[in-house]
Amino acid sequence: MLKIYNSLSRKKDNFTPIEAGKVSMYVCGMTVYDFCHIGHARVMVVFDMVARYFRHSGFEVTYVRNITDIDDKIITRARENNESITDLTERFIAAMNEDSDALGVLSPDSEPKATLHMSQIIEMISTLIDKQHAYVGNNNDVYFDVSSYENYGRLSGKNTDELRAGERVEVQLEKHDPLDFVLWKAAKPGEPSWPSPWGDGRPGWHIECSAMSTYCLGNHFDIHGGGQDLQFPHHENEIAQSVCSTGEEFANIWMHNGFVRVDEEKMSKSLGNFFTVREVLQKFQPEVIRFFILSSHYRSPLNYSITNLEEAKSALSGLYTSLRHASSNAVDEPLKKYVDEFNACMDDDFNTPKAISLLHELARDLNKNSDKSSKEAAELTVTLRYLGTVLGLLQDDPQTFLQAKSDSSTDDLDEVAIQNFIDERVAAKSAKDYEKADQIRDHLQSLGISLEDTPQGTIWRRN
RNA sequence: GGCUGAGUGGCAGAGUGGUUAUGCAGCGGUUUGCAAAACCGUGUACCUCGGUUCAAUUCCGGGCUCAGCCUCCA
Repeated sequence: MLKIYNSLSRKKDNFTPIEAGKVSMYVCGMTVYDFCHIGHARVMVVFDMVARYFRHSGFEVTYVRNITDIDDKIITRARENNESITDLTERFIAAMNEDSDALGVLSPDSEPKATLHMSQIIEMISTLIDKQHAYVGNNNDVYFDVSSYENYGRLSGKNTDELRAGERVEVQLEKHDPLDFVLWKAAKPGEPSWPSPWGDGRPGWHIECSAMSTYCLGNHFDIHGGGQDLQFPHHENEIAQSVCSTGEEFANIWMHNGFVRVDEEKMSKSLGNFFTVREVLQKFQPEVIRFFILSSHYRSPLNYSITNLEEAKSALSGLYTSLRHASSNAVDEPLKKYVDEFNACMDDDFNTPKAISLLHELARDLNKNSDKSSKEAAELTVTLRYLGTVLGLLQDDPQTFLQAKSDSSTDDLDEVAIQNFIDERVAAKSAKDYEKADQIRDHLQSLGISLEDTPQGTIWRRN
């Protein structure tokens, strides 16, 4: 039985889908005004893993991850860059897709953009006004009336009195209550706008997600996810908007992934301590980043550092090393024993670190098989690869992975050049000229290329 | 100040009321022309103080420290 930690209940809940055999999941995606950083990568990879595991478990999954393509930051950035909003957002959507492809993140089933759902957004706001959960301010902004929803604060564990007491945002006179939040912003000169019953304007951020999730998945769906920082106010506001407009329940389970940290501090744009995905890809293979992300639990903080990525690289290389020689011929099914154990790990709130430890055990069992052509070796290989697939790992050819160049590679040799050195060394070895053979090996080693003499011949890898 | 969550061996990171996590690094061995890779062996780890218990790192309470949210943020 799959258990998922539900931010709403603050405990691991048994997962019972609304419709048997199906899962509907909405995740708050990116606001596209800059390159994705490792924190964004974590959201993409974590929920990709969740979707993959659901599919592996036999569910029919509908995974929606939205794109916020209209927002204050986008407007500001476009103005700074002196480019159109569409040019800016298109550029960063393309960049985001490159990053997510590199990280082995499968495309969600749907990636709605806010600007293409204005009619749903306006309709939802109208409903909220009709039901007296929202009001139009003197400035023609539309606000949600927080006092009209009694469960406000349930998700974030806050109560409205405390929120008012701790109010740190400057009070806007148009609001009835400082906690009220904007649903529709009246257009300011030079800003993009859409027509609405309250005049030209654009939607607030929170309503976009309510409208798009409802449009894509219906009023009531299984899982809503996103980064921990969205729990309040974004997700709290989404619940208020959706429940008040539809009169139905919203998401059953709320999943929040932990932050990526740098030096014990949250990685964020505002702190300026972020590393973009493409920046890190200069130095590490994409799968190393994915492995790094999955090697800690999705709710734990994840400390970004070169040392930790290097460790992830070593660990992942170990798994690939075990896959090098064994064949997978004549075996179709992964070994049930390992699959069951793997499922038990993942059923416990997606415990990927524990699942990965099982992968290491499989690799060790595989390495113990001296006969690489044995049926057992083939079974273990198939199982390791299969379980890797569920996590989006170990899909590369082992030699390709182990020989890949990276920023830290110091050689500029191609495969032919390396093979020539190896041939030369093999010849020296057969002539028992070990001094020369060692010289060649040391030379390659100094360039970051390691040789291994195996029964199948000499093979190489980049460190 | 309010509300969350966390403190595990050199590092990373799971987990558990009494028994080996796992990985990286280290050390010893097997193997190898020598290496590498691999395998085997190797660590008196659970912030602190009380409490519950036959037994607590694990449960409860206090304290200390750290992080996050309360403002845009994945």
